[in-house]
Amino acid sequence: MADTSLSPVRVRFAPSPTGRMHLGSARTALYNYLLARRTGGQFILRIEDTDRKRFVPGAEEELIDGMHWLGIQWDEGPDVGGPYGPYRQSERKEIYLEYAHRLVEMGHAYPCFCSRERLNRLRQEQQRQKRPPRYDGLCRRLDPDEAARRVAAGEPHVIRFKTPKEGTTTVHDLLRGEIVVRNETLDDYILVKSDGWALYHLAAMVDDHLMKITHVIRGSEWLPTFPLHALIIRAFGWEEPTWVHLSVFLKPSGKGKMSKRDAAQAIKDGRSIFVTDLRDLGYIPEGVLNWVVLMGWGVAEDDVLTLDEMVERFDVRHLSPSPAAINFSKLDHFNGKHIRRLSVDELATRVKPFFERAGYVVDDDVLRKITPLIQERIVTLEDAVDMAGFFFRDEVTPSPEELVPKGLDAAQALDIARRSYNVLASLPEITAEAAEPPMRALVEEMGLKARQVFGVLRVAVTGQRVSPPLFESMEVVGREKVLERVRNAMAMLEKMAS
RNA sequence: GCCCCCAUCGUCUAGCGGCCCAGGACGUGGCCCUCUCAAGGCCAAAACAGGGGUUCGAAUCCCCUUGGGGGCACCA
Repeated sequence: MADTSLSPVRVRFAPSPTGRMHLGSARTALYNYLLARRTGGQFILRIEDTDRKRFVPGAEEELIDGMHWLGIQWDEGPDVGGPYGPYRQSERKEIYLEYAHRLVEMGHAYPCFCSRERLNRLRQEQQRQKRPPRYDGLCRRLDPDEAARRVAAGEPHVIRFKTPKEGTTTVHDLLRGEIVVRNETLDDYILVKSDGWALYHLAAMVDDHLMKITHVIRGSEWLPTFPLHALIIRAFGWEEPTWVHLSVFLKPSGKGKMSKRDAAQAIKDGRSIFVTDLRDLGYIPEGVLNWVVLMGWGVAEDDVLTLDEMVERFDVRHLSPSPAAINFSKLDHFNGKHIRRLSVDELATRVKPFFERAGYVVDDDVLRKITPLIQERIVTLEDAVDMAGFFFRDEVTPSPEELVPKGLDAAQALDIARRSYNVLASLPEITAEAAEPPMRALVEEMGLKARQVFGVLRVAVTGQRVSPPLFESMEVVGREKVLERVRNAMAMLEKMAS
């Protein structure tokens, strides 16, 4: 196969604003974006909102927020415009109608006057007989002139595609090769509803043609109607785009695709499949992108990638057609990797809102100092709050039990605290460099383990058993507060020891 | 029920007829480093669903079985 990957493509991401933006959408958008960038083509955002009944307020905003946050930029779209607009299907109703009529004139479509009641009855009967539910073609057999008269008279109707009844239709998917279906298995799908709005099957094909889309990368839920789409395009005599049908995401267990309930369960577990949730949870776009891009695309080695590196290495032909189970622990891994790749300043500015959201007043100077301390020990930005929130508190409240290291008693802990206090108080300034050597000497002198002595201090100064490195932490906290906190700990230990 | 798609370690995947008694990553276990927690380094266990073909040779091509997934709306 010739390497067509470098000729510029025009691709689109065409979500319908009917719900929240989830991983599947993010990945579809990303793959489209990568192909566009890879080939120097254009990436178009098109909103498919022809079904006003399913309109969800705020869905489009969330989608755009999510895309912006991920850093997936589009060249043409409802907000930025472009030469092939409008990019919102609700603004293109007349266009679809015109093309639908053209299909009717060409004999590839016909008006259907059947009521929903009749259709429901038909379907029920077919299901009862365990036959595939399909339109029986009653109106297809109508005389075209009579049908036109009834339409002109204002009789309610839909427009159906006149699917060939014999032979087969062969379509080609880049990842799956040829797909051949018998035409008898296809239905006379509705193209335009009785309210005059086009359905996806017509609207998307018309838009893709008008917007000069060369490659359609979409979810595999479109596979069953893929032949229909090709038939529609062929009926118009248009050139078909290259089709790429992606796999679906399965729930973490690998058993079945993500359902609403699974999505809710993930949120309970502190995870989510929704991109704005991931953002609020403290995941960073680099991590999410890296995670998502690898679910359905394999890189042999060096799989920690930036968006630019993805563009460099992306090849549509190597996408995987098989379903992929969502694996959240891998998200943690990539997020941590990318957090560690951030510059200290960058990480500081990203982590700041999380401290503020937790109610802390953030001193930028302190923030700048603690960032390198937490960088390699947080998986999400939110983790920083638990790990380093104490830096922004005036007081720290260790639990008495935690003040006593395993294997020692309160009296011994008190002894450690007192002697540590003397060492630290003797220093004019508590820096990591100045404090560590004498403290190590104390450990030696007392014949204890470093972990025991430092453990008491850690809990006293940070209020936590787990913290950033002790001496660096004390340096940031500052001499006065360190001494004060050790004194407090001593008081607590005195009570316990007596 | 009918139609369509998919099938390599638990998971995501590399592999596109010989380089593979199958490579990487996550996770898991062990070791090292170590003031906690991490990070990092090293090591280990772990897969070609089954059966037929084609071929000198198959994880790679074909068929069947099994398993999984998707779809069957005046939703997208």
